[in-house]
Amino acid sequence: MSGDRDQLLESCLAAFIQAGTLDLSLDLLAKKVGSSKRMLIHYFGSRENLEVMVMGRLEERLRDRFRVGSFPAGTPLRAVVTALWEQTTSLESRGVLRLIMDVTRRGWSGSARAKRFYKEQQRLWIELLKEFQPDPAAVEALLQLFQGAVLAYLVTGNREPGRRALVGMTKDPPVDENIQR
Amino acid sequence: MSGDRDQLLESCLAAFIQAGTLDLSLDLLAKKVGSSKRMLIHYFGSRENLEVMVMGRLEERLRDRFRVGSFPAGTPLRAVVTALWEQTTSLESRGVLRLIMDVTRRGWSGSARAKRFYKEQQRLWIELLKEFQPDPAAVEALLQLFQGAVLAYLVTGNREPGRRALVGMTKDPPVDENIQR
DNA sequence: CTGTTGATGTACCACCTGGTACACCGGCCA
DNA sequence: TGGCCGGTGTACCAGGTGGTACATCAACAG
Repeated sequence: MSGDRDQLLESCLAAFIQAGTLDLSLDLLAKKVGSSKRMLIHYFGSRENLEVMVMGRLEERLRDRFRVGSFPAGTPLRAVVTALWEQTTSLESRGVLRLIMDVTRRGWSGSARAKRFYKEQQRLWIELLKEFQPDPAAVEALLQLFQGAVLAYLVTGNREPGRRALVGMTKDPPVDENIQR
Repeated sequence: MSGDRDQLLESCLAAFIQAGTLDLSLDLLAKKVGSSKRMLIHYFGSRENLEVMVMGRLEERLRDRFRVGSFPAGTPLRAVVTALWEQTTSLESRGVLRLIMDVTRRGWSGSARAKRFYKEQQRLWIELLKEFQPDPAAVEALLQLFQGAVLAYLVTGNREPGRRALVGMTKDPPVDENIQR
């Protein structure tokens, strides 16, 4: 039955999130989820496959969390962005954030799967932000700033510089204050 | 004699740069630099110490490369930033860039040494940029954008989005009357 | 009842990791 | 000459890695 496997997958994702990285040995992972390396291999075939499935599950979860419609239409861009910032840098999100950055690193280290993950995240955010900022170039820039801010936050633990920069960038709608959707 | 050690350290740094990460086993590293694990331990005492020394050496090298005075006073901010971007994302710099990001990751994974490295890099860039952008908040934001752009560039290999965003952020000098800080 | 099937534990494997023990060798000093 | 001393190779170690072989056990089908 695949229910067992599904539940196990969920536990694994939770363990990876808690660890903030995919670099967790099967033995350790098994201990964390109350199973055994034997069973992990049994259900997922190989470590690589397990990683792929975990990434997929994480992708789903993020897709649910950041789907278009999370914010009411007409919300000012600044409010959307600061809300996203608060949520992203909340203490409970630190694990997911680190895990995502870990996958991102695998992306620039060559993993095709990880690259796809990254691109999908980008797409998701663009999809979300373009509802509140019609200028694609501005969205693109905002996204990069957000990523840089996350990076700085992760290392320093300080949310303020990121917030300041994001607020600064969304201060005035660059051309007109009329937001239509 | 410490000359041997110094030369070996240089070779190690080169190997780490080529690998784009510090996660290189002593055996592999030894092969790359034409030595042996035995000798690496002999000269550096332990792997950890070797890593620390490599980080130090990398820090020195970056300090030389990005010291204040790299650009003539009065250069427009946009020119400075785009020049830095071209240089940073050039193909030859990819290894260093990845290595730096690897160290950064160690920073957010808890390594105190790596955190210091990150902060020193920040300081360096602030020192450099504040000559061309007197507003500290703007420098802070610019730096975060730069980091995010680097991240996106590393994963996608595309330099253009980063360049566009950086140019956009340095478009009109904020001395204009319509932007108040 | 018997046979098959899937879940599970234990023991094991080869390989890689940082690091060490020890022997050897060449050059330098007395 | 002799002896010491730093550089070096080889073999080795314990611990960890992903993964497998095999046996066991329960449930379910015939």
